[in-house]
Amino acid sequence: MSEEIPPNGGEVDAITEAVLTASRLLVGVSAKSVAAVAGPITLPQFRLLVALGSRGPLKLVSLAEMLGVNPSTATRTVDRLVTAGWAQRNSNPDSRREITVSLTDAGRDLVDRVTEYRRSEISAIVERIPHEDRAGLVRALQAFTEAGEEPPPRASPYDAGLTEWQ
Amino acid sequence: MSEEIPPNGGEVDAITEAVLTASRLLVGVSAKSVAAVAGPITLPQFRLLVALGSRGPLKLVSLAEMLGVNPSTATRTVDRLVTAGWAQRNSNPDSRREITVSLTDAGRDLVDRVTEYRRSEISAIVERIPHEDRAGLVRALQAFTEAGEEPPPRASPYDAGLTEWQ
DNA sequence: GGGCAAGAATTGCATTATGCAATGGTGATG
DNA sequence: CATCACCATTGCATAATGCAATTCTTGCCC
Repeated sequence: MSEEIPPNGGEVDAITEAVLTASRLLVGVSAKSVAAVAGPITLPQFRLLVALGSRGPLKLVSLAEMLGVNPSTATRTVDRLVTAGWAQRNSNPDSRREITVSLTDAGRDLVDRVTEYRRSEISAIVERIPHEDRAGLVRALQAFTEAGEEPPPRASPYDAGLTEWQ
Repeated sequence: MSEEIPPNGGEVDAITEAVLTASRLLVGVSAKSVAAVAGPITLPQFRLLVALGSRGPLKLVSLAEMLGVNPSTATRTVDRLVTAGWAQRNSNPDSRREITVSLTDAGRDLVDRVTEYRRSEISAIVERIPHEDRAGLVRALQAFTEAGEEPPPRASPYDAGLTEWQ
C-alpha cells in the first residue's frame, strides 16, 4: 500500500454514512410533498400517475412492469384512477387486445403540482447550503450517480422519488 | 444584492437535479437489498423490524408513530411478525397497560443481513468514485443534510431507507 | 383458411396494509 | 373514589398485491 485508502480505511464508510443520512432527508421531503398536495390520493396511485406523466400513455403491461407490480394490480389501480378522474383508458386502434392509459388534464395537473412542490422543497434546502460547498456538491453527486449507474435501473417512477419502500 | 446568485441563476436548479438523480439511484439500491435478502417478508413488516433494530424495544404507540401509521396497523403487523418468529411482545412490569415489542434473534439477524447487504451495495458504488471526488462528496453531503435538518424528521425507519413510497 | 400458441387485459380469490371508530383495561389526578 | 387520559386491541371498510384462471385478439404454421 502506498499513501492511503486501505481496503476500507474509513473513507468509504464515511461516505456511505453520509449518503445514507442524506437519503433519509430526501425521503422525508418526498413524503411531505405528496401529502401536502395530493390530498386524498394514495401513494401507489400517485406513483402510477407519475409513471404516466413521465412516459406518456402506456400499455397496461408496460405500466405494470415500470411500477414493478402485477398487471392485475395495475388494472385495478387504473380502475380507481379512472373513477377519480385522474386517468383514462384509451382503446388502441391498431390492436384491439391492447389499451393505453393516459393522464387526464386533472391528473397531469396533480402530478405537476406535486413535482413542483417537491422541487421547491429541495431547492429551499439547497439554498441554505453555503456557497463554497455548492460547486463540490454537483460534482460529487454526479460522480456518485455515475458510479452507480452501471445498469440503469428501471426508469421512470423513481424520477418522482416515489416507490413503495424506498 | 452584490456579486452573484440571482434568485435562481441555475446553480440551485443544477444541484436540485443532481440530488433528484442521486436519490433515484439510492432508491433502487434499497429495493434490491430487501428483495435479495428478506425473501418472503413484506416491506411494511421489514420496516417495522428496522425500527425495532435501531431503537430497541418500543411501545406499540411509539412504534406506530415512528412508522407514521395508525396504532391499529402496527398492532396487526406485529401480530404477523410474532407469528413469523421475527418479533415478540413483552409485557411491561411497570405498567400493565403498555407492552413493548422487540426483535427475536431471528428478527435481528434478518435486519442485520439486509443492512449489511445494502451497505455493501452503497460501498461498492462509493468505491467506484474517483478519489479526487470523494472528499468533496462527504463535505457536500453533510452540507446538504445540515441544510435540510431544520426540524429533524421522524427518525429511525428512514435509517434503513425504508418507507412506503420513498 | 383453420387451428393453435402467445400476448393482453381482466376477473376471482386470498392475504396484507391502512385508517377510523369503538371497546376494555390501566394509571393518574383531583 | 370518580373521572379523565392513555394504551392496546378489535370491528369494519377500502386499497394494494400476487397468483391463477378466463376471455379476446394476434400471429403464425400447415
